[in-house]
Amino acid sequence: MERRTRVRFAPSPTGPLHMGGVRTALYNYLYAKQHGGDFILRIEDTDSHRFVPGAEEYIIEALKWCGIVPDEGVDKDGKVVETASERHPHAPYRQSQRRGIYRAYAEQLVANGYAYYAFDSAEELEAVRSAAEARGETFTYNQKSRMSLRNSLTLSAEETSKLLEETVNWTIRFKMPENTVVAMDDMIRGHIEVNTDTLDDKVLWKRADELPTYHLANIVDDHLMEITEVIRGEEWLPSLPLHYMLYKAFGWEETRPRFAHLSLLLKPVGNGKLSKRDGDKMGFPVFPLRWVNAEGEASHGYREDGYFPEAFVNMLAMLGWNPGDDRELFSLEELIQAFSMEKVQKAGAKFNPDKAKWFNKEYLRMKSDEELTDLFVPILEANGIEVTGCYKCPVSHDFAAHSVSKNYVKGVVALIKERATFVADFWTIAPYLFAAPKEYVEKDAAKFWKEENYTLALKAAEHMYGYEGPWTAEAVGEELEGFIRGNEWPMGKVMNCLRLALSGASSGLGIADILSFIGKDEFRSRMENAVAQLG
RNA sequence: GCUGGGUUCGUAUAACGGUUAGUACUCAAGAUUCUCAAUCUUGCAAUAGGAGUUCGAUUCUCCUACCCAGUACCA
Repeated sequence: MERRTRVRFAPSPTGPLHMGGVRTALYNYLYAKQHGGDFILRIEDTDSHRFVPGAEEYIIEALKWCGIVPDEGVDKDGKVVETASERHPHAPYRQSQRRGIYRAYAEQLVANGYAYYAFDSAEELEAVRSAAEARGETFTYNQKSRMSLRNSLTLSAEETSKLLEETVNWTIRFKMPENTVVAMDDMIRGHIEVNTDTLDDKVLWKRADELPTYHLANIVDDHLMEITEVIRGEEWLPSLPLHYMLYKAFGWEETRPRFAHLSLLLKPVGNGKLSKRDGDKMGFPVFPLRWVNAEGEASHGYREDGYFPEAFVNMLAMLGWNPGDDRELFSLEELIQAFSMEKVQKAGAKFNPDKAKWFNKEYLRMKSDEELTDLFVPILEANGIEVTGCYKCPVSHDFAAHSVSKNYVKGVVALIKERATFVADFWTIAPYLFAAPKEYVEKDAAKFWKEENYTLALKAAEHMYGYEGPWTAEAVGEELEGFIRGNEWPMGKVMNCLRLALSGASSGLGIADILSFIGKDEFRSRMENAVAQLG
C-alpha cells in the first residue's frame, strides 16, 4: 500500500528549542518535502509538571524563522494549521488536548494481556529502589520483579477492581514479554536486535493526571496521524524495542513507521552533548532565538546575534549530513533536493562555531547591496546616524548633522561587504565613513604621527585640496600616490599618517576609498582636527 | 554496573576491498597592497589499538580501549 509520506517533529514545551532540536526538525522537514509529503508539528505536553510558559510559542517562532513551516500543527496563536485538512482530520496537535483518547488504548492493552494495572505508590517504588541500591543492585520493574509487587497480576480480581475504584495513584504498565528478541531496523543505523529481558515494564498511562506517558502517546498519535517515518534524536534509540512491542500489541505492525535515529550535537571542545553552558562560556548561541528564562537570565540566539536564517539552516544541515560531494552551500530548496538519509552520519557531530561564522560570511556576500543596506540602516540609526532618501535619490552626506543618504550607505556596503561576517560588522569596520574620528589609537599615533611624517602628509593633503580632477577612488588614488612617489617620500609613512588623521587608526580601508566617500571638505576638516589634537 | 549506539587530520566530512587517504573550517607561511582585511598560492595535520578474513583492508569479522545515550508515574 502506497502511503503519503508524513513525518512529525514532536518537541516538548519544557524550554527553548535547542539547535539540535532545530536540526531534527530540519531533517524531518527535508525528508517530508523531498518525498512530497507532510511535515507535522505536534506538541508533546504530557508532563504537566515541566510546562514552561512561552516555550511552545518559542518553538513555533524559531521554526518559522528557519523557514521550516509545518503543514499541520499548531501555529503561534495556538490555532490549528492543517493544509491537508480535507484529507486528514488529525487535529488537535497538542497532546494535552488529546488526553481523552489515550486511556481506551491503554485499557485495550490490559484487556488483551499486553499490560496490567500497577498500584505501587511512588514511595513504595522508591523504597524498593533504594533497598536494591543498598545491596548494590539496580531495581527494575520487569518480569522478574513484577510478581512480587502490587499489581493486577498479583492481586485478586476483586482487590484489583476495588483499588481501581478507590485509589487514584495507579498506573498501567506494559507487560514486557520474556526472553524475546526484538529485531528492528533503523534507516541510519541498520539492523538492531535487543532481548526483551533487558527491558522493563514501562508506565503507559497515569491515573493521577489521566495522562499517558511519552511512549503510549507517541505510538497512538503516530498511528492516528498516519506517520510514515519517525525521525528523532538518538536518545530514543533505547526505547525503540518498547515502541516496536507496542505496535505489535496494538496490531499496527502493518503501518508501523520506519525509524531514523539522529546522532546528537556535541560540544565544540571536550566531551559531551552541546549544552546552554557551552554557548555562554565560549560565546556562541545554542538557541535559534534569544531566550529569557523565568529567572531573567538571557541566552543568546542566532537571530539576535546577526546570523541569517539561511546560513544557520545550511550550517545545521551540514552537521552530520553531506551531499556526497564537495558542495557546502545549499539553499533550503537545494537541501530538499540533495538530502538523503543514507548520508546522515552515525556518530555525534561536534559543533564548530568558526564554521558557523564562515557560513554566515558566505551568505552575506551572496546578498545584494540593497538588501544589506536595509539591514544596516537600523544599526546606523542606533549609532546616531540618520539615513535619508531612497535608492533612486542622489548620494549625499552631512557629517556635521550626522546624516547620510541611503545611496551613500549602499556605496559603503558595496565597498566593505567582503570584510564582514555579520551586518553589524559594517559599523565596526568603518564608523569613520559616517562620522569624523573622535579619538586616535594611541599606539598608532605614537608610531606614525611624527613630525617628519605628518609634515609630508599635510603637504600631500595640501596638494589634494588643489586637485581639480574627478573625485573618484581611482582618480584620487592615482593622483595622491603619484604625488608622493614623485617626491620620493616614504609611501607607507605618509599614507598611514593620512589614515590616522582620517579614520583614527593606521590600519583599515584604503586612503583613496576613504577620500572618495568623505569628500574634499571633510578631508580638510579631518586633517585640521588631527593637527589640533595630535600636535 | 547493565543495555544499546558510536570511533578517518584540532573540527565537519570524502573515499560504498585497490587513491601519493581528497575537500572545507581553523592555524602557519608566502604573494599582493599605503596598512588592515579580502583574494590567490603553499604548508601543517587523520584511518583509536590488536587479532583475523583477503592477493590487498579506512572499508568485512572479533577483541580491547575510549566516547555518547538510556536505565523515571520526563520527554
